[in-house]
Amino acid sequence: MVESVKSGPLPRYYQLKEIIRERIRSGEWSPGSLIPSERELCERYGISRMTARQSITELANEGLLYREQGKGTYVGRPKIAQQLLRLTGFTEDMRAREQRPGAKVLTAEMWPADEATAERLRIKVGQPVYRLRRLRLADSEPLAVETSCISFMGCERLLEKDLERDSLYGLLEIVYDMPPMEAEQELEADLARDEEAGLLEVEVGSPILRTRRVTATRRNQPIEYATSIYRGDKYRFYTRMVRDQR
Amino acid sequence: MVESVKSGPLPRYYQLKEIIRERIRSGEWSPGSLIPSERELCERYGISRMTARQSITELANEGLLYREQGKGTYVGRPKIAQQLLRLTGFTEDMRAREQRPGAKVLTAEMWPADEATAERLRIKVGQPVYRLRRLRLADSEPLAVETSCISFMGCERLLEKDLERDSLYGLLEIVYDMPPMEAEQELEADLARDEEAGLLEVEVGSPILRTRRVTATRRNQPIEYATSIYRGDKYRFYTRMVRDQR
DNA sequence: TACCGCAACTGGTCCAGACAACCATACGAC
DNA sequence: GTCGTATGGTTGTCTGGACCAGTTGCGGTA
Repeated sequence: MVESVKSGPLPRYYQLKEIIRERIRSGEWSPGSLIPSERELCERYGISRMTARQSITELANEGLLYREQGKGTYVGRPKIAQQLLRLTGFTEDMRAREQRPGAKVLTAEMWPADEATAERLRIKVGQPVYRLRRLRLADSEPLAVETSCISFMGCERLLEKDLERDSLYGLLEIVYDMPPMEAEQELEADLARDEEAGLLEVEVGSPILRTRRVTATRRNQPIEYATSIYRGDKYRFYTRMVRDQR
Repeated sequence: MVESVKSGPLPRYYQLKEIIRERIRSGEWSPGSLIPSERELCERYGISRMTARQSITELANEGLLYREQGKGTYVGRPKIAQQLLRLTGFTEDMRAREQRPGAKVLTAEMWPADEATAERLRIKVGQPVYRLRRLRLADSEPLAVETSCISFMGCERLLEKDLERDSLYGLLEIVYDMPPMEAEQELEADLARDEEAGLLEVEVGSPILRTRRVTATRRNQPIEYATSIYRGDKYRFYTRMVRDQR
């Protein structure tokens, strides 16, 4: 059985990406092994070399493949960060870690933006934003406290939603067609204060990871400013860094 | 004055990248503004559209530009993470933060790899690696304790180097031609223990950020496994995440 | 045997052009 | 005035070549 790459709603380079991904997932092409050369791939799937190169380039940027000039293209060794580096909300993050996500809504309201929030969302101080504060659970245990401020035309409709059951990022993407596309995040180590310690069920003074995140949708429009704290003993953050090319 | 793009040792797409970078750095093209269309750029610099597209695509991946189909390509808003996300050693990291880096060597020795180190560097347990433990300073104040284990053919020559003055990553790149190309890192919040607290000049039980990093050079060959602790009150980690395309 | 150079591969760069998808605007019909 | 449509701009996808640069193995030569 040979998959083939056809013209249609999905671009050819994307179809080839999926085929390569599947070969790797299935183990047919194992980590460290050489994949077919670019010229071989174009011939096999009836596409031009530039198109095949686009597929390989994007997968290499994701860390799934790496190239060596003069030798060939290899399957990368699996990275812990690979599944955890993508921009996701808490729900997807927990699933990638093979834990069961949960949420308890602490507050959900329209709330006048303070200075820090207004600056990051590029709105005026005092403009109402949808503010959601949730205790986040992993396998039914408290893991984090997450405070999201959302600002877009009609965001007050979020008040009607059940955010204990639904994923905020899922709603944004599917219901409101404002998919989170990019985020900038900062992390620092801190100690749990009184109220935070109570919610996370740890002692006051326990280590916590504090994060601040600005999330943008298409057109580089910021829609969310989220601050979270994570239990230091139960959460690790993974990342991958690359050197500038050339 | 018009820069021009010529054939030569540097590829044309790279020359155009640098020209665009310079336009942005100088403020000639300001954040949020539209840059010339792809067709205009190829004509102006005498290159083909595919080549111009490669320049723009790479700059967009770095977050410096963003595209909107049907409208054009825009200059991205400056991101804190932009300068801090690249794979760098402590020295470069501090310079990007506009702080003066410093180092005090605690130990520098050949050391038999323990299990965790051997697995990450893909060598045998007990194989000697160059192990460097340094107190890292920012503006002459203690900021971090960094322990690097380096493994490559001839790494024992590092014993002769002065690692209080020189940057480890600088040496690896320039002297040994093994530039760090990619790293995978994990971060967690913890509390300073006895010895650590003393070195960092903080109280026992103060918050610290603990990191573990595996650094690879070309050919995806791991060369460094580094564990560090940073003072929680003086160090923030910045990162940027993007949604999968399509 | 030891070395060198060539040939046959690999990925890296580049071209000129084509059509599709999408977006803004202007213009006409209703 | 409002709604569709035409139009000319943008980026997105794709072709089928071309040559360059790095790697490897093979065969011939010293």
